[in-house]
Amino acid sequence: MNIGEAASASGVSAKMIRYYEQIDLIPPAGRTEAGYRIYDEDAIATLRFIRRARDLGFSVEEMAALLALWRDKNRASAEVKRIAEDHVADIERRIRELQGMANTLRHLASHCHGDHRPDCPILEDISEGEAAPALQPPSQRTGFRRR
Amino acid sequence: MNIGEAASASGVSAKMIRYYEQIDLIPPAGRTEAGYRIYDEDAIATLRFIRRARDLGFSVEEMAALLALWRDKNRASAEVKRIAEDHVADIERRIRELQGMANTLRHLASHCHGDHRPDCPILEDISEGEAAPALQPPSQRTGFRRR
DNA sequence: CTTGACCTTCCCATGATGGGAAGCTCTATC
DNA sequence: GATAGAGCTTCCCATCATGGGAAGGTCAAG
Repeated sequence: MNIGEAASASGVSAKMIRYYEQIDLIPPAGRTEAGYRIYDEDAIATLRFIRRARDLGFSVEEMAALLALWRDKNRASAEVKRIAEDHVADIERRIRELQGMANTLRHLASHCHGDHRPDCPILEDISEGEAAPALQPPSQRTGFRRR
Repeated sequence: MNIGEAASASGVSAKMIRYYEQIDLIPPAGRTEAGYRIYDEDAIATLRFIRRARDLGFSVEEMAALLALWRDKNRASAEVKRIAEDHVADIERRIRELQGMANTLRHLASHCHGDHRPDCPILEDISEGEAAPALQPPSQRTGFRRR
């Protein structure tokens, strides 16, 4: 199996397979005489494991730890569980952050009439910040242009 | 006000102030004869607006749009509301993604006894993926090393 | 033998942020 | 006035995971 077949069999792009090899997440693939990478079933299984872990939001570093544990038949399941639970806690923290933002924005948007009139509580609030007094927008132009 | 004072007055780091200037999110600051950037109250107000928007998770591109609307006294509030609501929808989508991950991982972890024994449903599931048959971990070593 | 699909390496870009070096400037103290 | 140290300038590099693309070699089908 060459890298393209390995990519479609595993769901990991060829680009990423080379990258994972480069950062030593996976061992260097064997090569044909012409220099093409070749992959066997073991390698595909590893790539599928990586893809699934990535879909669950694990970082490359966490995937490295999980891979090492996966290969270690004598691992203690406690360590795997700890990694998973740490990751869950991390995800939950990010969810709370996002929920805070969404709640604030929903609240602001609900007070914005959303028509052609110019007054808008959303901008007024953003210019105020958490506790600072209201600020007037500067007269300056920002000069922002898309590049 | 020089850049350090502007940074502490606005909560945006000096590094980021220079960056925002470089990408044309804010106009080039005035300079002293020696080349130091100088900021007036209008500029500080803009930086505070940016910091608040950033805290609400707006991207630089969205901040550019909000800034333009903030400065435009004749803006229609509908446009601001649309940007805010799009952003809320985006945040909600990310929350759902994270919740899916967290649910899967919590489910897996709850079935892992988490002791010194090696069998672990978490790794078994990750190696299976969504619908593929269970895979055996490869005998290969991955060669992963921290760098 | 040609064509087109695929492979290789190498470089660059993303978004938002920080680190740090080399060199200039300002301010307070001696 | 000299000197020290804090603060400013620009420039380059790194992050994390991913993709784009160029230049050039290889393989398989016709």
